[in-house]
Amino acid sequence: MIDIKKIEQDPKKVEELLKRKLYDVNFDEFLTKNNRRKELIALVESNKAQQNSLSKQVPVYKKEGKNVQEIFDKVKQLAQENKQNQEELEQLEKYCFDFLKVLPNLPDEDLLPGGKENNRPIYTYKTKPVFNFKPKDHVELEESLGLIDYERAAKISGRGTWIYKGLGAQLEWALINFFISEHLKDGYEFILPPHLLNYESGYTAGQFPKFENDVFFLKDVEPRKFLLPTAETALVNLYRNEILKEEDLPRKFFAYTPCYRMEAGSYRTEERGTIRGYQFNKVEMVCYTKDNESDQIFEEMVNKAKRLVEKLGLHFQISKLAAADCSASMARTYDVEVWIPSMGIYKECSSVSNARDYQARRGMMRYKDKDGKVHYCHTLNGSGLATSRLIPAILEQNQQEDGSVIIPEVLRPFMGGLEKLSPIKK
RNA sequence: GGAGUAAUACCCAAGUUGGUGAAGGGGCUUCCCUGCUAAGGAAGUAGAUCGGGUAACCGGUGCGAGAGUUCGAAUCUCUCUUACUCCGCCA
Repeated sequence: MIDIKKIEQDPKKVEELLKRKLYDVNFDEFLTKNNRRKELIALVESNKAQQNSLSKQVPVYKKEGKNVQEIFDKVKQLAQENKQNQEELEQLEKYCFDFLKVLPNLPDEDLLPGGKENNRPIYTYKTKPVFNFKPKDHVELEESLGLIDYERAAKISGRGTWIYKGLGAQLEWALINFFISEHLKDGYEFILPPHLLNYESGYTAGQFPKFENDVFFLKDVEPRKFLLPTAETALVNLYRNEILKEEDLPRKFFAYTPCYRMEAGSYRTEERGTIRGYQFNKVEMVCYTKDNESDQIFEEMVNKAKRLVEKLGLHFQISKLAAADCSASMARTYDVEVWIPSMGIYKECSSVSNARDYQARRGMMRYKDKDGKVHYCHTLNGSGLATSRLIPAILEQNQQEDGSVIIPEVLRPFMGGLEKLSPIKK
């Protein structure tokens, strides 16, 4: 939620910033209604104050033997007079709230405006691998090495899914365990959250109401529940409606969960294999910070994501996203993108974002400073990391002429010391 | 899934509608006494949110959430949520 005061103070500035996110909005009507809303609050409340003070006279009147009916009538009359204003106020509150809750977050001022085309790589690790043989693509390798079974996944579930099997499952699990051990070393707290969340959680994260169609809702369950599209949705709700102490911040968490996504209509032929699916595994970091230290934690999280991919020895880049490519809730986002040789592009395997106070306002996540003043927290999230694009990158970047694949050293302790994946006989 | 009980401030807890912004206790803070691995005494300790004001302050809401009855609700009614107990069912 954008701070309404920012809109009241400088609506043109907010309009301009949102335009950088390619979001067109004009606040004229909103501001008119918002002014009327405030006017009505004053009217309705002063009427209520009169009613209250009259009601307080009742026991006094009774004690003095005066006629109480007089007060009843007056209060009733005041209530009657208040009714119309109250109704108008309710409508305006709904209008203003509905208006505000769909607005995306303001982008940081240093971001380039516009979409993807204005993303800028700011860091590159290693160079594109060169093969002196004809390299296979990730789907071929997964099949020849016997790591993933797409056909049986289609049978038991449907398209857009896969089965990790044997060493494939071990490799997947090794990645997850490697990430977990690194986050533990950095002092992040491990969380295994429920995968089924309530509507408020989706609202606070900023996924709802706009992106209700992107997640799986449970049918016929009341109150509504959905499968989390990322562990961020769970973690960023941990402190919903709470007030933390200043000294408790920053709080740093990570969670492993599968991520469940509709990915409606997004199937393209180049996104084969595990590049995009209805369910993928991800370890996610989320931090809660004071409102003046989120930039510092953002750097920390980007570095953590960066270090993980570096330790895997993969060629990748980090991109600073343009305003409109950051997701709706976020003020800034850096993507860590790993090189997939067969696709000839870099694919996101981590996305680190600073939501500033946007989610904290939606979910009333606050902290009290030493003077007793209450502030909104800042929330940040970042993948650390998603596996479903790392395995293609590892397989393709590390493949050898004989069809085998070298396992990154950091994963070997989690795979019983295995150094290499070899083709299976058909 | 069924039945019952409950939900009050940092914690425990009183409170079936009239001066209750909510008794009491613990804890915490400050002070006093005691010359001591203790104990005693005094005072203070709702917060949050919204509107108005430069501000001290004023007003609305507020006792799990929402709606209702009433001049007035923590207190009555309804719906929901959560916790506990019992029963059933069961990977």
